[in-house]
Amino acid sequence: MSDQEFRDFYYHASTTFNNGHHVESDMFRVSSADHPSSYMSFTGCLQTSMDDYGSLEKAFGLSPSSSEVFSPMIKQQVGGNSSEVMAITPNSSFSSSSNEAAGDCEEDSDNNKNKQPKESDDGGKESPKKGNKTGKKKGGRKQKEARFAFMTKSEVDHLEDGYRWRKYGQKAVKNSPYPRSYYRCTTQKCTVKKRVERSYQDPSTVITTYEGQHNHPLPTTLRGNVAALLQPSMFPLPATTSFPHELFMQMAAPHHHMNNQAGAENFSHFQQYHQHQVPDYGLLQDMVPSGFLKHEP
DNA sequence: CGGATTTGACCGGCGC
DNA sequence: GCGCCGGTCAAATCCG
Repeated sequence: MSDQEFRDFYYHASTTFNNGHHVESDMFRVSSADHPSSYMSFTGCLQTSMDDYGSLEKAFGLSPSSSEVFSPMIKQQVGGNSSEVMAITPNSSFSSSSNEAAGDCEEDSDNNKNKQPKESDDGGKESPKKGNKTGKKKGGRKQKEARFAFMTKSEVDHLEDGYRWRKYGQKAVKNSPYPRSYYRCTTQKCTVKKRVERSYQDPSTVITTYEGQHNHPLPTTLRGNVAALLQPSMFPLPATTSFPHELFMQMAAPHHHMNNQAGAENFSHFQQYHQHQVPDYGLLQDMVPSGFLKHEP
């Protein structure tokens, strides 16, 4: 991990939901400055954040008390000339040095899910699960989906974000009393997953990690207001979004070809929009953007 | 009854 | 090779 990062933007948002739940989110984008060609490993940082929040804090120069401050989201190249928001795509080979154990690419996991539960090669063993998930290709290096995490102060673990999710797993987290839940977007052919866990250091904080990009708009059936509040004219992003982290995901989307400035503009747009267009489900307040290219070693 | 959740087993990667 | 660990599967169960 680099010891020097740029946080080129940051914001804080607090939201009070109609049901009384209150959440606060702090997010910032971080990039490495001292390795222009080898980006700070987004994945590695996330991995760090998942494994060791102390390391995360160290990595991002956070004080131990600021665990609510967010983790990195968008890999950014800091080249000699101009900074550029790099898409974190499954095909980008930026994580050569990072831990890829946790990674799984969309087509891999989701197609594997369709592998026949009972196949010929069972060899007489009828253990219903055994040896059947071996469809994993060994040769191909697993590609990581774009990942993006954030921390939110909230009483509820699973925050409503406008999409529909199905829980497919839960695991105990090492060194934490709180489990980690695994969700998958229920929309067909959408491979987006997310993990939700509560920080053991600050139980009031929920860490949500998104992986992949939605290839569909918000489900219109879901709380109509969520989708309704996002209109292309107001929010010129390809897919609509309701939460800041969704915005970030979209900003990181490869097909946008966004540069830093574009990202900033969209972000400003987002802010302006949400300062005036309050979602039905909550009351966004106190979004505090900081200056760009703020250097915080 | 169908969809969502729970939960223990399984898998692959990684470190030793 | 073995054990650990994160992630996923899928049968069982729950629930509206």
